[in-house]
Amino acid sequence: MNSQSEEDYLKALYHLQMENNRVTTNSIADYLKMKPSSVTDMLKKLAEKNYVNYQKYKGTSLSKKGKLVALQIIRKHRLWETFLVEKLGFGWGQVHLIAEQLEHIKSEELIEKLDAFLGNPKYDPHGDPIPNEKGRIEKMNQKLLIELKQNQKGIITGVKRGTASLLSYLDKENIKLGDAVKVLEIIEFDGTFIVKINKRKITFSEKICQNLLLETYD
Amino acid sequence: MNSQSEEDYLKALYHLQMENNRVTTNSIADYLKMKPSSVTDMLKKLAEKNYVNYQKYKGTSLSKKGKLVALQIIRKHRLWETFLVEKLGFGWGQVHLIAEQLEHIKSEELIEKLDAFLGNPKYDPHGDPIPNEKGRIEKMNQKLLIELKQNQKGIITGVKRGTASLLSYLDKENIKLGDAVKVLEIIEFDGTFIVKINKRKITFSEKICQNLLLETYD
DNA sequence: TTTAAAATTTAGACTTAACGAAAAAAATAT
DNA sequence: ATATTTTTTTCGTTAAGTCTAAATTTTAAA
Repeated sequence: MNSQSEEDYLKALYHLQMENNRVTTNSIADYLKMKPSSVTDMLKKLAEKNYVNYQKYKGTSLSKKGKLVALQIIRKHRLWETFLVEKLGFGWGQVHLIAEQLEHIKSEELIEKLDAFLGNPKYDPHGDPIPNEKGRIEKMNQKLLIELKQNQKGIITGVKRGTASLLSYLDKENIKLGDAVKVLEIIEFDGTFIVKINKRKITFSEKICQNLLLETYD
Repeated sequence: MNSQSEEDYLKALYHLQMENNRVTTNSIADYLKMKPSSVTDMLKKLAEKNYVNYQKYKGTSLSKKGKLVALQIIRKHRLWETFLVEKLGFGWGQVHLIAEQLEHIKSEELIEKLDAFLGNPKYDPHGDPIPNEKGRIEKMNQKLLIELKQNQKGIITGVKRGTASLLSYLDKENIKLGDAVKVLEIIEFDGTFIVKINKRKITFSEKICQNLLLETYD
C-alpha cells in the first residue's frame, strides 16, 4: 500500500512525463510546490520500490509498475470528478481539489462500482480520458466542434479548460456529456454551426464551437 | 483544520461517551487499537485545542466544541455509508471501512450536496441517525417491526446489526429504506405479520419482524 | 492502612515526510 | 578550458504520531 505522498509523486511524474520523457527534480518540486531536496528523498524511496528509474543527477522516469499505479490514481481522480459534476452538480472549477482528496481512497471495489454507477464514462468532465482498471487509455479521437465539417458527427466529451461558464450554458440548454451531435450546416458568414442534438436543432456561435470538445469516429 | 488522527480520536470519544460520560485512557486505546501512551499524548494535544476536558489520571470528556466536530465526522460517515449502500449497491458489512476513509474528506459543500443527492436521509443503512449540519440528531423514534400493533405505521430505516442477509432479501423483494409500512394483520399462531408496502401486501416471518427497524410517529 | 495490582503518564526512540544550508555535479558562459 | 551559474544531492533538523520501558498515581485487596 502506498502513502498519499507517494501517490502524489507518481501522479506528478506521469503528468510531467507527458511533456518530456526525462523528468527533472526541479520540475517535480515546482509541480508539487516542494523543495528539491524533499523530492530527491522521495525519488530514492520510489526507486527502492521500483516505481521509478532514478539516476543521480540524470533525471527520473516512471517504471512500468509506477506508471500503472499513476494511471490508477488518475482513473480514480477522473471518475470522482465525473461523479462530482454529473451527480452532485458541482461546477468545473470546484471539483479538482475535492477529487485530489478522493483519489486517495483505497478500495478497488469502490472504484469498480463508482465506474458502473456513472455508466462507465470514457471521459471526465474536462474531456480528459479515464483510464480503465488496467491503466489502458482509450486512444482519444477528440476534436473541437469547430473542426468538424458538415454532416460529421461526434459525442460531447467536455469543454476546453477555463471555460466553466460554457458548461452552465449547456446545462441550461439541457445538453449533457455523452450527447450525440451532428453538424447540419455551417454558416460561412459568421461561423455559426447549426447542429442536431437529441433530435433538436440547435445553433452554436463560433465561440462555443471553439470550446466544445467531441469524440469523433472518422 | 484537524488531522485525520485527531478526528479519529474525537469520534472514538463520542462513541465511548455514549456508554459512560467519563472516558478512560485505556478504553480509547482499546477502541482505536493503540497504546495508552499514544492516547495520553493525543489527549493532551486535544485538550490544548479545547476539544476535550482532560485531567491527568482522571479521564476525559468532549467539550462542546469537540462534540460538534465529532458529530460532523459522524454525519459524514453515515452519509457516505448511505451513498455506498443506496447508490453503489454495496452490502452492509462492506461499507464501514470505506466510509472510515471517506469521512475525512474535507469539503463542506461536498457534504451538503451529497446530503441533497441522497434526499436528506435521516438514518443511515444501519438505522443510525444522521446528525444535521449543526450536529443536531433528530430524536429517534425507532422500533422493531415486531413491536408494532395492528394498523400502526412506520418507515423502514434499517435492520439490526449483524443481519446483513436480511437486506439482500429486502432488496430482492424490492423493498427499500424509506418505504412506508402499515401493519394489516398479525397472525397470533406463528407471529407472522401481514403488512402493506407500496400498495403491495407482504408477509413477514416473526424472525424478519425482530430485525427490521422502523421510524414510527405515535 | 499498608501493600499489591492496574491504570496512566513520562521519557526517550523511531518513522515519515517535510525543510534549509552546504557540498557536489552538471550545464553554461567567457 | 576554465570559471561561473544552475541543478541536484547530502546532511542535519523538525513535527506529527506512534511505540516501549520505566516511573507515577490510583484503585483494590489483604
